[in-house]
Amino acid sequence: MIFGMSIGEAARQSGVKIPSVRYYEQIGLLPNAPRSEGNRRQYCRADLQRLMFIRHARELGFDIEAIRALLTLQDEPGQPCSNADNIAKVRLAEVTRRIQSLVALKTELELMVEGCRHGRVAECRVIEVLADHGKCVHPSH
Amino acid sequence: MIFGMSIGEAARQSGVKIPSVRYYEQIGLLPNAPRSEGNRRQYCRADLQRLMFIRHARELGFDIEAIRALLTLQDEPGQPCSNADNIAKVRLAEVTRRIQSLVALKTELELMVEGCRHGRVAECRVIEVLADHGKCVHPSH
DNA sequence: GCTACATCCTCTAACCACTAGAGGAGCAAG
DNA sequence: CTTGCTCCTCTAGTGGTTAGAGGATGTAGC
Repeated sequence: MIFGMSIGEAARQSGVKIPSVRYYEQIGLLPNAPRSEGNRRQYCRADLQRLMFIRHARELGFDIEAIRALLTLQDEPGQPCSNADNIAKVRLAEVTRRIQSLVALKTELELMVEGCRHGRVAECRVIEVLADHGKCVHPSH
Repeated sequence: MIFGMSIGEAARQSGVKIPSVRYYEQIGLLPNAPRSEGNRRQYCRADLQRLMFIRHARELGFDIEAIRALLTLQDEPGQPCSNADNIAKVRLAEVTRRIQSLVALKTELELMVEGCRHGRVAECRVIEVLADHGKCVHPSH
């Protein structure tokens, strides 16, 4: 029942690249994998779960330290989950802020591109706006 | 009329930090500044303009190579501006894609946070969703 | 058993755009 | 002359990988 997966297999199944798996081990996000006779890492299902957890959290933009905290919490299921909740809330706030700022940038970029008359650089709106922040619609950024 | 500004003054007026100004000089985005008797960099108004251009472009998320291209274009006002236009369009496409992906993440995070009943980690929705990608609304990410 | 070839190992360096810090020199006011 | 600010160069670190060198191991076919 307890069968060892190679790092390549674990990487394929989790969608995490091989060097990243080794990196996660190195920084202590994954336990040191037991080795085969020929010194190869061997992974079990629990490791795979952990890897998928990490991958998913990375996709959602959590940084390594946040993931470390979340994994520690996951290892202690009896604890109240307010910490996990807070980590997610902080991340949500970051994402919300980032979206707002990107939407503002998008507006500027659209105006630049639309304003460009495709003539010479001398009268190019793209260059002009970049050179003069005051020409932005919302110079607050 | 041609007066030398110190790097600190140029930094203040442009909003670029001092080490970044030196970094931009090092990588050739800024010309090597002439030095005072005491070996201090001296900046003129044109340098300040260039710094402000760079800062604004960085705020809009252009990477250094894109900015290098835009600055080269700015230095040749007679050229057609299709290159500048293209650089801005590429950036616009990136921003649009990034916003889409962040909005999807935001949805996931909101569902996580809303779904959390503030009990134990064992039944925490945040941890649960992270551990099982299939519980996402759009597991396509 | 031999030969390919894939997979794995460790270690080091690169990526981007800064940022921090050491250790020292210049400058301006009191 | 001292105090305190600004500036200089140089090196190293950040995050989260990614790339590559140089070698060991595993596996499939003959």
